[in-house]
Amino acid sequence: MKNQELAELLFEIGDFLDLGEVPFKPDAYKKAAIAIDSLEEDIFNVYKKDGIKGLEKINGVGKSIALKIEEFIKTGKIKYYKELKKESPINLEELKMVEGLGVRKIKKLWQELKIRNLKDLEKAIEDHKVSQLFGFGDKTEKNILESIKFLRQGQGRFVLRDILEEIEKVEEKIKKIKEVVSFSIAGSARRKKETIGDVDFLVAIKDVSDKYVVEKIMNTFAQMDSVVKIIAKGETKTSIKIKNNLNMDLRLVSQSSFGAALQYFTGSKEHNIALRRIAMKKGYKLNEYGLFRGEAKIEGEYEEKIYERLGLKWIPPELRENQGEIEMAIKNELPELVELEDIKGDLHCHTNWNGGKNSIEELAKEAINLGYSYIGINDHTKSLKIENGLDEKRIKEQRKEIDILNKSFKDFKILQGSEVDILADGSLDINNETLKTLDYVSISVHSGFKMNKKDMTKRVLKAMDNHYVKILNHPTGMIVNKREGYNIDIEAIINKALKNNIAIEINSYRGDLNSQFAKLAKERGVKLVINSDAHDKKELKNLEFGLYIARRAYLTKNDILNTYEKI
DNA sequence: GCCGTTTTCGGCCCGACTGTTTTCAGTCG
Repeated sequence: MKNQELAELLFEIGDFLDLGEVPFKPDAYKKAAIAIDSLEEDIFNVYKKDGIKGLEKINGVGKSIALKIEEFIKTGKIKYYKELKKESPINLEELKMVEGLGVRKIKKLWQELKIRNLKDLEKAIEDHKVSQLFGFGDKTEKNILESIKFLRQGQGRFVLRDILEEIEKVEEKIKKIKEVVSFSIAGSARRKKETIGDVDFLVAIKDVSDKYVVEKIMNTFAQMDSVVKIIAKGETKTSIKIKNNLNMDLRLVSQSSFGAALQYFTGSKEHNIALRRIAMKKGYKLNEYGLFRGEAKIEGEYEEKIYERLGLKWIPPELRENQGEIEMAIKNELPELVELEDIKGDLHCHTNWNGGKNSIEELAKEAINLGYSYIGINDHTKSLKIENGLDEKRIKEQRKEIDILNKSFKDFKILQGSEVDILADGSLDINNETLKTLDYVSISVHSGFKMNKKDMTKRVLKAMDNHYVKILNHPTGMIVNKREGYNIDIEAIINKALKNNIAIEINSYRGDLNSQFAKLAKERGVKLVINSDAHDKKELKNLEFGLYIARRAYLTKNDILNTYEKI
């Protein structure tokens, strides 16, 4: 699937057009790029099925862009992009990563100093040439240098799980201030995106004209122990950078605007633009302070009421990406998303029989604490030597231990599963005779990641044809923010899962399947299962991060295998 | 360049903060 590559190309065309200061055209390209990036179907397929006409059906794609997409499909390139790049041979992507640099400043740097990339920029700053440009100054130069330093460290986005603790610390500190009336996380963290660039907090007080209270809150935020840099500090917004290079923003509003601000700062940007268009059509104006008709504020304190007033059902933050959720909300067709309370058990956790930390009993007790009805022990099999995977004999021994333990529980059951290794030729490393004795069989790829797409797909499809298999674990091999997946035809896998009645895992630790593919799986009628992949009983609660992926994929209780009381 | 329950032409989201310059452009979300 080349959708992402194409989207990046179109987006960059938009950026280059920004340099030319042509109005609106850049946005058109960027809008089309975003639409293609979020497309579930392979763009090649769209074209194969319906040609140019099919392409033009994509939101934001008209005749001109459709032709460029056709060119990309046929030749892998877009000439127009090359021409633009030739005109200004700048590494825009790299330079735009620098905080404080937008296309205008980049253009100036190119025209005046022939700066094309980070390296050129660093050199120019060393020679103090940048601060002498009109519109630049000492501070800009210093900020750019700091940002480059940060970029060199290779940090960028964060996984919610890794920053939750820091988020909670802020929450605790701010909520303690007695004048704070409302507090919420906003931005991509509220939307529970797979990765998060920075964290937004929204705080409401009774009256923002109370300078003393404003100052107190902003100071509390900016003076936390973890802060390494104050990026901006004003009366409505303070931005900080904390220890691990994570940026955090705090926005302060009056309680009467809290709902409007929450809506606004939760985003996504695309969702908000679409919402504001609806407001405009209805004769309103929507901003972070409220919904207005003329000068009169109609709504502001409650987010739900703003949606309501615009003729929409309230939309869960996870869905706010302008990918159909608004239309669904208008028609009152939003799905009832799966909730954490719906989860009845975890079908992927590891014990000290292999690489896990805890005994079967310890895990079971923790699962009971979490309110589960069952837990599936899903230890590795013998091929995974590094994890001390189980062979047929040890699987049999483990069965005995589980049977004994099960006698001691009422209304709770330990299931014996197994994370059976898919070998390079697509066979499983445990014989059928043993697989038959398990409560369920799940399968995974743990080796040969470099295999080409055709072979990898064939390998997994073959494994899925073993009729004892009930679950396919982490189907793409990716680990969010860490590792790209192996090459595999995920559509073929989903189709096979449907045919053979196999559930596909959303692995909470890895973020695999991602929400885009999980949505596709649901649409095809495949069941999903949300698992923690815990190697420690403390990690069982990480299942919540998989749940967010499921919610972002529009999944309901019925789409998820482990919401059932019994499986 | 795209789009259309008032449009096939004339629109295209909006406000805060910084750094620079002396009234505002650029960046960011």
